Amino acid sequence: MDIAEVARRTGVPASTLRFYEEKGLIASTGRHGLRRTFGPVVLDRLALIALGRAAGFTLEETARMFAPDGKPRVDRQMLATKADELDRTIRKLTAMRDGLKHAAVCPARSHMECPKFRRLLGAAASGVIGARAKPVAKRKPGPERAK
Amino acid sequence: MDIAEVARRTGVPASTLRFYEEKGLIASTGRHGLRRTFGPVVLDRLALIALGRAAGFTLEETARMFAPDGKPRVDRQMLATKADELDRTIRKLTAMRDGLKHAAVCPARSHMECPKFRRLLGAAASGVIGARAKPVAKRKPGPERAK
DNA sequence: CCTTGACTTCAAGTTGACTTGAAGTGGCAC
DNA sequence: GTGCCACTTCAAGTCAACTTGAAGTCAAGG
Repeated sequence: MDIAEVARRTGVPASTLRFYEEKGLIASTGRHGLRRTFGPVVLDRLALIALGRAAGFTLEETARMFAPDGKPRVDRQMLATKADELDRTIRKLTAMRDGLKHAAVCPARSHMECPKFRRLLGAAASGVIGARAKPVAKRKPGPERAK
Repeated sequence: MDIAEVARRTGVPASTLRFYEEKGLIASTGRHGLRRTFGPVVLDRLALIALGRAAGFTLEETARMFAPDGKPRVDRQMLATKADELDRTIRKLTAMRDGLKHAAVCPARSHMECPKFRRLLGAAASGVIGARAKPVAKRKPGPERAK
């Protein structure tokens, strides 16, 4: 597969693929002339990266979490730690979601008068979540998975 | 309250408060000499901003959650939409967490050979691709809430 | 009155994750 | 064989959300 093919199959722009390669997150199998060639393995790898991204890990972290070179030599302790971390995030987001859901149908005249909403506010304010939860996510609705 | 007091009570750095004011997210009640003074209202407002951030709204979006007069005017439809969004994120994170948990104890020679792990990967690949979920979130464990 | 230091402004820097642009190369359909 | 254009590199730009630094102001305590 050349870079365009990978882009087509995954929806990840070629520029991003080059960027990822530069960063060591993916590896091309070789070159055909100047052009990179990729094996099917890269698709798995990109799925893994997508997963890490979705979980809020930086590319750095993701790279460290899933094999340095492509071989799955993963620190199981780290995985467990990350899982716990994720678990806490999930609980926060769940509380958040429930609060939002309630607020969306709350009968109070203004959200500020709703005890539930105020409780949510308190939770948000009390450092519970210094965590962002999904900033940009602007990718044109490309082909996206055609594997 | 001066800016330091607000910072102390909310854990939001003074630089951030100035930044927020510049962006129109908060307003000072006046000045004492050069120094800004804030009313207690700003604390609610900052809680709301924290909420917005936690829910994954951009500052731009969060700013829009306030009516022009400064009264919070939260769009219930938007809340519902965000709640759904959050819900999808939660499901992904849950899959991720379960995958990590499993991977941490998986007996397969490599994670890639583990069917469970591969299933996780599949989930990640389908749709997750364009979604960020928690980029930086580095706030030193300051005083944080002393209201 | 004078020093102190917390405040002020404004510009520039930072970080992560990319994207964009200019300039060059070479595989392949014709 | 040759022209096209998808690919290449590399540097620079972008974006959000702040932070940092330099230089200046001024309320208050001694």
